[in-house]
Formats: sequence, structure tokens, C-alpha cells
Amino acid sequence: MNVVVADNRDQIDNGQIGEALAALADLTRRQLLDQIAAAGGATATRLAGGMPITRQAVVKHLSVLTQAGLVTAQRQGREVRYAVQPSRLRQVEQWAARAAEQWESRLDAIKHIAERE
Amino acid sequence: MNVVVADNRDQIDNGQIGEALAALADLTRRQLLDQIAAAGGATATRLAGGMPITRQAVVKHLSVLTQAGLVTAQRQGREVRYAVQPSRLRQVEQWAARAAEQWESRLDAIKHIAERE
DNA sequence: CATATATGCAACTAAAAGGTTGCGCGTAGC
DNA sequence: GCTACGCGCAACCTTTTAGTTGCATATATG
Repeated sequence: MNVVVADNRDQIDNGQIGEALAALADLTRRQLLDQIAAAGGATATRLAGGMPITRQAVVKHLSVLTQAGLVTAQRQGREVRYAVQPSRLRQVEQWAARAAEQWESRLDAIKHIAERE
Repeated sequence: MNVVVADNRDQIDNGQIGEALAALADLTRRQLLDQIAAAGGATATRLAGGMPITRQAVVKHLSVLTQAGLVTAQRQGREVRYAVQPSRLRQVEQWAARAAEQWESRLDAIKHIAERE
């Protein structure tokens, strides 16, 4: 049956999934994540330099991303460096995989019942 | 290097990913998807019966989900039956997987550079 | 020390999102 | 043919969200 046994540490609750999905739903935030990942970490001021929005707007986005667990913030002197957090994205991936499996097996079951007639 | 070769049909553009993620971000919509999947298809009126919101609100959610490609609508006489669309959810899963891989390999590269000092 | 740079906090605005009510219309079914 | 049921459309309300501006605070650095 090819079952993948997942670790309990990978479990994520409904509220956290909602936060992560909402954070990822915004195009600007996805672009920020790309930039941070590509640069291997960045500050709000730096990120704002490459976008058509103010630093304050970027800061708000970063706070949403931090709350969602998709980035971490670390203070270094007078600046705050943000880094991407792949584990949370992996949890989103697994949530989607599990849901898709459920949908598929349910549809398969329905189809088999229909064929039996 | 264990590369997974994906089919082009699985590709999804940035706009569609945004729509799908936004659709999935709402708790009520995730619950609706659960209900539809579990019942193997359902109508707006039926779904509204099991939730503390009006049929109209449910209809709006279903239209968002349809637009995002997560459900399909099919008219049967005077009622409209909605069914889940696992393929779109799989595309979300793969999008997350690809992004996570990028993030991880970038962080790995940074770490190796740091260790070389 | 003085200045420049990066962040933090608060108030405000405009648009989008989730939800409601009311009503008109097609389709089943007795 | 009449009635009931499910659906579609439109107007309206309220809260959230993305963004702005203005100012205060902390830390480098010449």
C-alpha cells in the first residue's frame, strides 16, 4: 500500500495551517520570501528597497510571516535580520498531501460504487 | 542526486497559486471542502444546513473555491452538485515542495560557506 | 559628541472579504 | 396547474487587510 509513516513533530494544527496559508496567499509576501531565501536572509529596509512599497508595509508583512512561522527574526546590533523557515513550509506541503489523499480515496470509493451498478 | 522529474501538466502559475492559497486560507472554506469530500459531493443548500451561516454565504465560498479550481460545479436538474478537485490541491502541494527545496538548498549553501571560515 | 541609519509605534485611509436580507426565476412533484 | 424547493442576483453592512505618513528611539561611526 506504500504508506509513508510521518513523524508526530510534523503535525500542524488547523489554526496554524490557516495562518500559514493566509500568509502565503499574498503575492507581495511570496515575493518577500523569495528575496529573503535568495539572499540567505535580509532586513526590512533592504527588502523595501527592491519593492514599490514603504518599509513600514514590508515590516507588517514580515510580522505576518513571523507569526505564521515562515520566517524568523534575529536582532544584530541595530538591524533585524529575517531568515526563511523551510520546516513550516514542509508542514503546509504535508497538510496538502494528506488532504489530497483523503479526497482521492473518497472519490475512488464513489467511483467503484457507481461501477457496481 | 535523486531528482524528481515532474510533468509539465503539474505546473501552476503564480496567479493560480495565489487564488488557491487564498481559497484554502479560510477556515469555513476548509470545512466546506471537508464536508464535500466526505459526502462525495454536495449542494450549497445541504452544506448550509450543517453550518452557522446562510446559504448565500456558502454560495460565495463555493464560488471562490470553484474559481480557484478546488471544486467543480455540475448542474443536475434544479440543483447544483459540487465535488472536490484533488488535482489542484496536488499542485499546491508541489508548489510548496519546490519552494521548500529552494529554501533548504539555499540555507545549506550559506551554512557551508560559514563553516569554511 | 554629532550625525546618519535602522527600527518601533501609532493614527489614519481605502479597498477587499465575509456575511446578511430580500426578491425573482426555473424546475419538481402532487 | 399550483405549490414547494433550490438557485441566482443585487444591495447593503461590518470587519480585516494592505498600505500610508509622521515621529520617536536606539545604535553605529566619523
